[in-house]
Amino acid sequence: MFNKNVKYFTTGEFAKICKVNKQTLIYYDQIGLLSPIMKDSKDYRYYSIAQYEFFSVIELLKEVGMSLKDIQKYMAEKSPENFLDLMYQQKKIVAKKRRELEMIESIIDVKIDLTKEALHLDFDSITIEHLPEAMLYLSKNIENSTEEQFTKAVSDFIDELDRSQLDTGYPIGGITRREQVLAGNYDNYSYLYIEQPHPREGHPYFEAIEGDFIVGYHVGDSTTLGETYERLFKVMQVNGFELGEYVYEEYIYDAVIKNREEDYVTKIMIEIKKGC
Amino acid sequence: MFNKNVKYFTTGEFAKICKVNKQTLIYYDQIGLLSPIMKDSKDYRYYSIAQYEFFSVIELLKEVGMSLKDIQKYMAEKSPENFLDLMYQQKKIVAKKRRELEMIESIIDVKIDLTKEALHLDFDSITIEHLPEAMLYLSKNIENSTEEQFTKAVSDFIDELDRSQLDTGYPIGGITRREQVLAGNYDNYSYLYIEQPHPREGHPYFEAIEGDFIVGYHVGDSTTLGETYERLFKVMQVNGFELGEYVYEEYIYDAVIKNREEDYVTKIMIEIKKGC
DNA sequence: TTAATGTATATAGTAACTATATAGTCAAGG
DNA sequence: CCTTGACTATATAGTTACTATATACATTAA
Repeated sequence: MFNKNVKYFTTGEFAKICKVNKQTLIYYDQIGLLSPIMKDSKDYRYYSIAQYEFFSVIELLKEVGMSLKDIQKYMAEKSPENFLDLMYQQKKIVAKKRRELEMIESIIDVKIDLTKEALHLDFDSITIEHLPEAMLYLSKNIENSTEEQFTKAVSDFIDELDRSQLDTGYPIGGITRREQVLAGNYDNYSYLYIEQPHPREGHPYFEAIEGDFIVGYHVGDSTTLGETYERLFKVMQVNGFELGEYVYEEYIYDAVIKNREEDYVTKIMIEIKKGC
Repeated sequence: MFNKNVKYFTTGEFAKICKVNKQTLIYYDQIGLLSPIMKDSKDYRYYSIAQYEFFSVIELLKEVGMSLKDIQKYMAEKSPENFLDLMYQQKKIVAKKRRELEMIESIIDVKIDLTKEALHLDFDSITIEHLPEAMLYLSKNIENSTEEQFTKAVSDFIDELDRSQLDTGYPIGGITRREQVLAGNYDNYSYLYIEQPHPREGHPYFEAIEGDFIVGYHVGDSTTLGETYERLFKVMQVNGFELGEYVYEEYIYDAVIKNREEDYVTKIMIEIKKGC
C-alpha cells in the first residue's frame, strides 16, 4: 500500500505512531535496524508509512524475546521461506511463554489463597483435624544425611520442581519420622515435600496423605521449635493420642512475608493414632 | 522448614539451585535485595535453604515485570496484607500479559497462513474471483486529504488498532474509489483497512465486502503500479467488465520479507460489474 | 522577529546483569 | 609440606536496549 509517495513522517510523528521515544528510532537508525526511507540535506529523517509494518514486526519479535541483533540478522536474509521459518520458531517460543505465564497465574492464585487463609488463623490454637487426602511430591530420603548429601538432595529436589513444573506455589515442607521426633531431632527430616493439588501421571515420588492430625503453630525462629512440640505433646497426652508415623512441618509466614525471624510462623501437623 | 541450621550453601551451590550466575547473587547482595544469612571471617557468603523461597518470589515478581527496585521496596514493608495486595496486583498484570501473548500467537498464525499462501501464488496470473464476505476495519476517509490530514488519519488509525486490539496480523491495505482510479490517481486512497476475521461488537467502521473482483499482482515498487493497472483494465475490457465502486490494494511481500523494492508484491483487487 | 517547538548530534546515565582481571582460600595428591 | 585445581572474594569494565541531557541548528506561529 501507501505509495502516497510524498507523504512522509518526521521522526517525532513516526515515533508517535510507533508509540516509542524519538531517541529509540534514532538508535535503530544508528545500529542499522530500521533506517528512514530518506534523509534531507539537513539530515532530517523521513519515514514512510510502509515502514510502520516493518517496525511492528520488529516489535513483535522483540516481545517474543528476540534481541535486536538477532532481528537484524534475520532482516539481512529476508525471504518468504526464512520468514516462515522464523514465524514457526517464534510460535513455539510464544506458546511456551504463555504456558509459563499460566503457571505463574496459578502460583499467584495459590499464594493468595494461602495468605488469606493465614490471616484468619489463630496461631495459639491447637486442633485435632482429619486432613483429607492430599498428594505430595517428595524429595529423596534425607534422614541422617551428611551436609553434602543434604545439599545435593535439596538441589535435586528443586531442580526437579523446575524441570517438571511441579512448583505449585505451595510452601516446601519437611517430613520428620516418628523416631526422630521422639528423640527431639525435629530438624532431622526424612523428606522434603510440596503439595500437588493436580498430580500428573508419570511422576514418581507422589504420596497421598490422609488421616488424623494434631495441628499447631510455632511462632518464632526454628531454635525454639521444641517448645511448641512440647505443648502439642501435652495436648496429645491429655486426649490419649499416640504419635503416628510422621510429622509434617511447613512455613505459614517466612522471610517472604515477615522481616524478623521472631515473626515467622511454622505449621506443625502431627499424625496421631488412638492410644490402646 | 529447614532448620537444618548448620547446613549452608556457598554462593556457587546456591547459584546452581537458583539457576543463576554466581555474580547475580553477589549483585543482589550488593544492592541489598537478597543478602546471605551469614558471612564468615573471610567474607565467604553462606545462604540457607529458606532463602530459596525468598529468591523464588523475587524471580516470580521479576517475571511479571517488576523492577528490582520495586521488589526491594515491597521487601522493606513486608506483611501478609501487603503481600496479598501485591499478589492481587500481579495477578492482573500477568493476566494482561497472557492475553497479549495470546494475541501475538494469533498474529503469528495469520502471518504463517498468509506467507504460505503467498508462496503458492502465481504473480503473473490475472483471475476473476468472487470474494466471500470479509469484515474490514476502516480508517477515516482520507480521499484528497492534505499531507497533514493524511498523517493524522494514519496515526489515528494505528492508534485505534493498538487501543482496541484490532491488529490481526493482516496487512494494512488501501481502498481507492472508482473515480480516482479512472483518473489514474492510484495512490489517492479513500480509506485504509485491515481485515478482521472476528469482528467484535461495539466497534464502528466495520464494513463487509463481498462481490466479484478481478485480482492481479504488481511486482515492483509503487512507481510502476500504473502498468499493472493497465494490464488489468485490458483483461476487464476483453471480458466486458466495468469498473465497480472500489479497488483494494494490499502488500503480499513488503519490506518485512523482501530487501529490494523491486521485489515487493502488491495484490490488486478491482471490484467489477457486468457491462450492460 | 522573536518565542516555541521542532530537528540533529554527542555524550552520559540506566537496569540488570555478565565477563574479566587479580588475589586470597581450601582440600586432595604427590 | 608443597603444589595444583577448584573454589572464594573484590573491583572494574562491558553489554543491551534504551533514555536523558546538553548543545546547536531549523521551522512555524503569533
